[in-house]
Amino acid sequence: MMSEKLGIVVREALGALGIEASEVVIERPADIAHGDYSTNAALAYAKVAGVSPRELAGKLVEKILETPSEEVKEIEIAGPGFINFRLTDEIIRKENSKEEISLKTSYSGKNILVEHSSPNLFKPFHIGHLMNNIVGEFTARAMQVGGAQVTTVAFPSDISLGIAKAIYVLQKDGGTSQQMFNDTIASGSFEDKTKVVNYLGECYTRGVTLAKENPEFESEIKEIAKNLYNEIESGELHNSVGYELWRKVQLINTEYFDTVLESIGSKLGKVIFESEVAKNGKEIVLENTPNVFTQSEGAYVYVPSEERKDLNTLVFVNSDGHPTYEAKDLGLIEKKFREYGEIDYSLFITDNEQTHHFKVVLDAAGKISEEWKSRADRSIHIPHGRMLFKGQKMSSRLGGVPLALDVIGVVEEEVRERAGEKIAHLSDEEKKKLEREIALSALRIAVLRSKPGMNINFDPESSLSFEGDSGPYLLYTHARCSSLIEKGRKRGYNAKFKDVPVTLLERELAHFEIVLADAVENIAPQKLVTYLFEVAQLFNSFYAENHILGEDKETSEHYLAIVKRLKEVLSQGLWVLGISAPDKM
RNA sequence: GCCCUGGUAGUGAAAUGGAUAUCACGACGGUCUUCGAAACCGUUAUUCCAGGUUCGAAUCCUGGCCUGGGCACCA
Repeated sequence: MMSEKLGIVVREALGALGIEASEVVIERPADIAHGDYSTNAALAYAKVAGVSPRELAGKLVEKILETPSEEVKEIEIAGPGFINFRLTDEIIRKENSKEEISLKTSYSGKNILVEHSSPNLFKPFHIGHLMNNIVGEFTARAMQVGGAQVTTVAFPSDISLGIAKAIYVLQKDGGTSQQMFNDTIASGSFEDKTKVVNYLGECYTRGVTLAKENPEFESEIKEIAKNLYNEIESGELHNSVGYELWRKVQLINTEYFDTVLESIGSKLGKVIFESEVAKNGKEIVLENTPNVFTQSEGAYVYVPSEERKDLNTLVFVNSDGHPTYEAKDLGLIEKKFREYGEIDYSLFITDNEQTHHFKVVLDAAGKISEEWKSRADRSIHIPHGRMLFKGQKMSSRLGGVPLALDVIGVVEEEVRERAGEKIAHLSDEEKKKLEREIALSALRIAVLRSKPGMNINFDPESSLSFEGDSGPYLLYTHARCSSLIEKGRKRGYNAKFKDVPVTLLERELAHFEIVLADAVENIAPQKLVTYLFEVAQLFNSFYAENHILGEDKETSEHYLAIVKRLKEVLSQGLWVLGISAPDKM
């Protein structure tokens, strides 16, 4: 990559002046008008050199110019002592003619596990899951374009005291639920499954309330939990009513979950159920007591060291002898590194309220052994924030915890209102597909334009998500490009860069790879999103002022080459963000 | 109380310690007989407070104030 070459050039120039530079920063200038790349080396090393930054910059430029370069057209000293490089037009055009992107990142050639979108088998897919999926899908795709071998994993919650409470309610409801489940399994329709899962969510809430208000049910609920753990862990099925219900729920919800994911343009490779790692997690804890874990009040806990003020004691195995979430996560780590080959990194995306939990779990894991220390070091938690709603329509339509598909539905309604006659000619099926794509682009961009981990405010009514910095804006620009290329083709124009001075837009477009690499390396979707807005805006201004398809074939073909490049940058960039870009909208 | 986040125009956000702190929404005023007006052009207003480190601070350090989250048998 160009930035690396320049880095070497600058370091050598510093060396020639007797300055040993460990690291030289080559960056994109804040303003592209300053040049294609710049370095602050003169500012950074002025003190060592004992001269003013501008003076050092002058000397550096002199040194650099001693070796002629085919790639650099101009070198300028600017501001307090920045050195700006402007590349030759040929290099820019060459960069913009690239068909394939190949990024060099620290993930290249690595084997990476990305866990995200994990459902709870007794809860419908809600807004938190959607948020998780948006960040998770980006992370997985980023690793993939970054050159990694990626395996995506879901880790559904299917066993816990909370679930035992829900099963308790299911049992109380008796025959109706049994009948409902059987009918659903027989029919296989998504509508039926959705009904069941919504009902399960209700049972979960009811169970939690019931247990809270009626402590006398506690022993019965604990009995269910105990049986479930026993039956699932031992593999010896006693065919209790609870287990039978549980099996059916697992079947129905797993299929429901796959369909929901597919409908939001996502997919997961593997599934590891919580129940699969419970037993193992517990054993790990017991085997490492008392060297890592300690017994306290009938439970097995981890007490972090005094220096770690940010951590505190958590229960890993409770006094009933059941592994908590903490122990199950140990089991999960073990399973991931044992069964998924040579894992270089294991990334997992969750709500940011779990940040503390994972810190403690990883700290504990690191204490078990050398091998575990290495596993903990390669396990990286990526937290995401919450999605908050502002508009009235949202709050009235979506009470309590909003379901993902309901949220998308509300956004689709807004899309329909805005699209109006533009999509009237499409078939109902095409309309539905397009509305979904546009709605998802709005949601995904609304989330990914901010740093992961931040809460985001989403307001489909105030047009915040449809105009300006929005998903539909990028889709619109992409569709505009597609339309131009198609029209150009009909006229017999071929996209081809001509030997004319390159514009700022072309210079920006040439930076796609370096921006993408940066966004991938740092798992920073907002950097990519910001860049896509920049190039789209530059193009839309250009479009308003220039006629792309004019009488002059040479000019039109050159403009079309720019359009083609922009279309590729947009569609590739959007893909990484989990968004598909239609040719028409 | 302790710990972890975050505090940037009226609103939502961006900015490896760097150049005049970007972008959008909103508001106001313009642009469709011409390639897609979900677009474009113009006007508008800001780094929580007090110190410190640095050639240079929204960014790092210290102390306040405020938001959100977490703090042993839930996940």
